[in-house]
Amino acid sequence: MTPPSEPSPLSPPARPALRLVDQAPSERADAARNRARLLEAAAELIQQQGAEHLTMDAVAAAACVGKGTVFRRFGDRLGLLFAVLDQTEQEFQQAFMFGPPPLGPGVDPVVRLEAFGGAALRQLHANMDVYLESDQQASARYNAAPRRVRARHIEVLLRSAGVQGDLELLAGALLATLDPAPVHHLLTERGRTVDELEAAWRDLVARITHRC
Amino acid sequence: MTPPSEPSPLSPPARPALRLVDQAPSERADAARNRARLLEAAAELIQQQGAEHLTMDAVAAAACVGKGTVFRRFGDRLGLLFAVLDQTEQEFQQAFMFGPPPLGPGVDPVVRLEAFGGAALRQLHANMDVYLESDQQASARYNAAPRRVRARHIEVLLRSAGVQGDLELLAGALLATLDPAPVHHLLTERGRTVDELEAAWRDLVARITHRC
DNA sequence: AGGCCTAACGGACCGCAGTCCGTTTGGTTG
DNA sequence: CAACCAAACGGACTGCGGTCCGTTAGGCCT
Repeated sequence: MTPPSEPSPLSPPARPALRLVDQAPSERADAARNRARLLEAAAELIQQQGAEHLTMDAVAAAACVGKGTVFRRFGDRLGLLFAVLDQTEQEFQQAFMFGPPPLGPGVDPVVRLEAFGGAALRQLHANMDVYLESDQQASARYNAAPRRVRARHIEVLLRSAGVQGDLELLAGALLATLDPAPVHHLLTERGRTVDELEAAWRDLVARITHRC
Repeated sequence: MTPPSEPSPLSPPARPALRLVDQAPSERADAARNRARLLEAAAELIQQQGAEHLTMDAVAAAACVGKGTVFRRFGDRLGLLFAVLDQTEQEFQQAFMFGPPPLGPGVDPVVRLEAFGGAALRQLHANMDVYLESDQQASARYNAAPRRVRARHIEVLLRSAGVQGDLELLAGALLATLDPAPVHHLLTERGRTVDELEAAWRDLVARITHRC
């Protein structure tokens, strides 16, 4: 189980990510101290041994805190990794929402979109091991035979439709749309229907294949 | 660890997925029998209790086989789930490669692309729990605050660029392109560079935002 | 049929994520 | 300052994924 619904003991500042007005239910002093200790210990251990070798016991020990406390604070391993990433992420959010152009407001949105992708890619590249660790089984998924077959199929169709460009990457973008995770999310938590998704797929195909 | 490189004891028929000419290294009789038993047991258990409650011990016990054998055959839990999915997947592959239109050859590739997405979505919908189980942490990823912020940002930019359509889904398609898993895969296993990915991002942005 | 060699087997074992519950303590109230 | 209580703590405990290595038995060769 990952964090419970919402009235959980988690998250007050556990996943701040945009808490401008802090109407905080306030955190007890020892709790706050331990959160800081744990985040510091986790960051330290990640830098030393890589995110993939981070264990909850090790973080607890390094922070001189009981294991239960780690789980109380962050819910699970994923929550801890997210919390570690959160700091960087917040700076990025500031930059693209309120910072200077081309990332921030003040120029053509298409320019900002382009800049956004570049910045996100570079940030990802710099912390890849932590991001990957919070997105496990990735390589298995991407090397799975069925996925390769589908990707190749789409690529071939794009080519024979006369589409120009980096077809492998375009095929990847289309295929990502059909992944279990996003589809399930949209169906169950965003109230979408399969028909809507199919319509969106056709729209995306049209945009990518239409010669302008 | 998931399955080793290639000359592993896995995969001969473990992930057949398109082994037309079976130059099989051939599998010993007991091995083949156990594979069949295990797949049957796994399917049975999944149907009874859902894929999320499937444990390797339970599969081993139900198949009257040692636990080590399960891991020898399928590498890890993910491998077992893939193997269970493989059967359905193969039928789908046959359909879109060699079957009748609109999925199979014989019509305009754009039509086939459209049909492909629809079919994939429906297949996914039917076996969602197994697919999700082989793609864990999905919901955590999709509910994470940073992702929501990015998605919303992109959506807003698309809107102010005057793009028409289902902006939430278009934003999702763009965002999927920046996920850790595919980016890492492309950088490390497909020999792409960050610059290439950035160029591809710009191309995709252009296709999606250009009014035709 | 007998013997050999290697692939396959099986289950004890290990490490880690996550839970449970008895104990401690910050903070608040009278 | 004392008493009280909810929040926080901590570490023993559980369950499961994955490994290891001594044992078993297919299949081939003579």
